[in-house]
Amino acid sequence: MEKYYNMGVNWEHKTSLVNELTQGRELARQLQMHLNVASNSNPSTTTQTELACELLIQKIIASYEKALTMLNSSSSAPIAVAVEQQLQQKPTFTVAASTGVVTIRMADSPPSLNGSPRSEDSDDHKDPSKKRKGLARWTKQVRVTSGMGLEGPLDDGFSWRKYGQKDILGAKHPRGYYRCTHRNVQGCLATKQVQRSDEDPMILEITYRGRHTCSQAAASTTLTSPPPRPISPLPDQTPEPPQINQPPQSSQHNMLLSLPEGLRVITEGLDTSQDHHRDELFPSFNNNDYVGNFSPITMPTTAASISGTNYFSLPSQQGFGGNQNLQISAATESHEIISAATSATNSPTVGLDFPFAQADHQILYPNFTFDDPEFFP
DNA sequence: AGAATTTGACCTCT
DNA sequence: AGAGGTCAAATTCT
Repeated sequence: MEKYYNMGVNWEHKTSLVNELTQGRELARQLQMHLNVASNSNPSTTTQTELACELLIQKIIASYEKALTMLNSSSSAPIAVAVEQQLQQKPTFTVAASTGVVTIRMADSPPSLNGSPRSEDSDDHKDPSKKRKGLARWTKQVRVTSGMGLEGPLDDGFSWRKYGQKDILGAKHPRGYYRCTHRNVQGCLATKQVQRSDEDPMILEITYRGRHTCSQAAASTTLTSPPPRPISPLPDQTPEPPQINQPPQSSQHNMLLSLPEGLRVITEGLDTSQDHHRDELFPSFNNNDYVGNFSPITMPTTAASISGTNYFSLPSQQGFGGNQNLQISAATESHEIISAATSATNSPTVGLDFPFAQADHQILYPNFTFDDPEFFP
């Protein structure tokens, strides 16, 4: 039994704590869903109060998550491990931003829970660098609208260096591989892949892996982390130039703030039923004017369990160049990724590495935690 | 000159 | 053997 004591905490006691926290979290999620539903029905009329409520809920959930994470991390007890698995499954998010609309799809790839074998594993395996095991991965699809005046490379607030490009089987466009510029100096293992969609050349699929551990990340986190910016004017050949180094503070900060106006994140399909943290992952910010267009999100197969929808919108400034209204919807299924990552199961728990989180975590979800220092300090 | 990108080779996994 | 991912020399850019 002693083995089950952790840091002086009794294993059973811990189990109770975990259960309580989990319950509290779920209740908060339910509340959030209700709120979302309401907002959903009237997106355009989202009030400040609703926003405030949303924010508070996000914080509450984040607190639960943090507490659970702390418990789990500090324990070696079996139960803690189980919970941890749930909580820490690495999620994969797919965000599709399109011309004004950003659709985010989230997927999870938890190795442990479902047994979703290896889609994700495969990634890890492929990664000879081997250190990437466990690295969170999320993908977003960004569609660039011709109208968007974004000229410039996509800037997500971090400095990326391209280290490779590959033609992918079945894909019309090559995939670009980028790693954090500070990798050598600071050992930051964050990487991302950018690939233009076959179906719609205007859509860029960006997959992030790992969190930034570099100073830039720290700065961004502290200040506000920059959300990956989905916009790229670019053409087909090179997926996209994600780089841009900027002083974390200024530009990154702005970026955050500069999320497209009317940025709205709709989470759907993210199951809440159990441990899914999707909610947490997708902060919802709402600001007024967004247009209320939400794109109906298709429910993915996996999303069967999905029940809620969340909206987030960030206040935006104009940093985006435009008038874009980005809508972000998160659904549990992203096929590509999901299939790969989450295919199996049921409980996609989201870990929390979510690009957006970076941007707002500070504002919206202060306590997202998990493994991403970058996003969740 | 130094940094970033390009691109073919190499590695790992299926 | 093929595919995806990374390495690293060569090349280009700033």
